[in-house]
Amino acid sequence: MKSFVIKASNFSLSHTLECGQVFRWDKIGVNEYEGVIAGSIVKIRQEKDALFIRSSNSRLIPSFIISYFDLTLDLPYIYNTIGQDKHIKAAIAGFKGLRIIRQPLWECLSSFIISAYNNIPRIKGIIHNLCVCSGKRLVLGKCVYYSFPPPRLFADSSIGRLKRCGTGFRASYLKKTARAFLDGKISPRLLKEKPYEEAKKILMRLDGVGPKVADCVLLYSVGKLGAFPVDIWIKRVMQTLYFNGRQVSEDKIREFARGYFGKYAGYAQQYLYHYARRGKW
DNA sequence: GACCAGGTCATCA
DNA sequence: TGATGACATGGT
Repeated sequence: MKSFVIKASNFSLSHTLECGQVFRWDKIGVNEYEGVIAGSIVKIRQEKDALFIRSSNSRLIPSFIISYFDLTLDLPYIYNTIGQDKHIKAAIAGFKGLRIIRQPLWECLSSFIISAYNNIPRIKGIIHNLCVCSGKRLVLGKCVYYSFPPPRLFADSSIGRLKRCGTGFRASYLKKTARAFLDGKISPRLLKEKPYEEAKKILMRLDGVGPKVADCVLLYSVGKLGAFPVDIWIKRVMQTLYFNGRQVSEDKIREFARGYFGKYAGYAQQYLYHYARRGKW
C-alpha cells in the first residue's frame, strides 16, 4: 500500500477517464476513480489541482502517474493550436482539462480490436471478462481487480475460451495479433521511432487492425498526437460541422482534419468525439 | 423484438 | 481504388 499526492494543473480526471479513450476505470465517488495500471490497483481522487493517489503497488512512483496522464504536456498551447473555429472552441470549453492518456501498447491494441463494430458498455464488459478469465487477481483492502492478461495468454488460449468472454468474431483477431506481438512484429519502441504513416502501416498488417484501430493505438498509446481516428461518431460530427452535412469518406475526413487541426489533431478528435457523444451539438 | 454499436475483411467491378 | 455485405453479441 502506498499513497502520495501529485500536482496536476490544466487537468480534469473525470473528463480524461470518461471520454471513451480507456475502458478500465470505475467511478467510485465525486472525482474519484479506481482502476488497474502497471499491474496494480490504483485509486485516484482529484481536488482542484491535486491528485491523491493510493495503490496496491508499493513501488508505484509519481513519475509513472505523471507520464500516464501526460501531465507535463502544455494543454493551453494545444488549445491555441487546434482551437481555430467556434465548434472546436465549444468542445474545448465543455471539457477543459481532458488529456489523452499514454496507455500500455498491448492493452490499448487489444482493447481497440475489441471495440470494432461494438458499443462502449459491451467493450467494457468483454475486457472485464477477459481480465477475470485470464488476468492476475489483485487486492487493495476490500477491493478486488484483475490485471490485463499479457499477450501470451491470448496467443495460447483457444478460440472457444476467448469467445466465451464475449469477443465474438474478434477472437481470432486477438489470438493472431497476440502471436504477432510475441514475435516482435510490433513494439512500443518500433512504433515510436517510425513516422506516423509508417507506424500505421505496420499496425495495419495485424489481424483486426484497420485504419481506425491503428489511429487509436497511435494516439492513445504511441503518442502520435496528430493521429485522427474516424469512427461513426466522428464521421457524423465532422460531416455536420465541417462538410455542410455532405457524405464524406473516412479517408477524406481524416486527411482534412490532420491538415486543418495540425500536429495535435488527435486532441481535436477526442474533444469532438466526447462533444458528439454527449449530444452537445 | 428490432436496431445499433469507437470497423475490418473478403469479394467483386 | 472504391463499393458492398457479412460478422457475434448484448445494450437500449
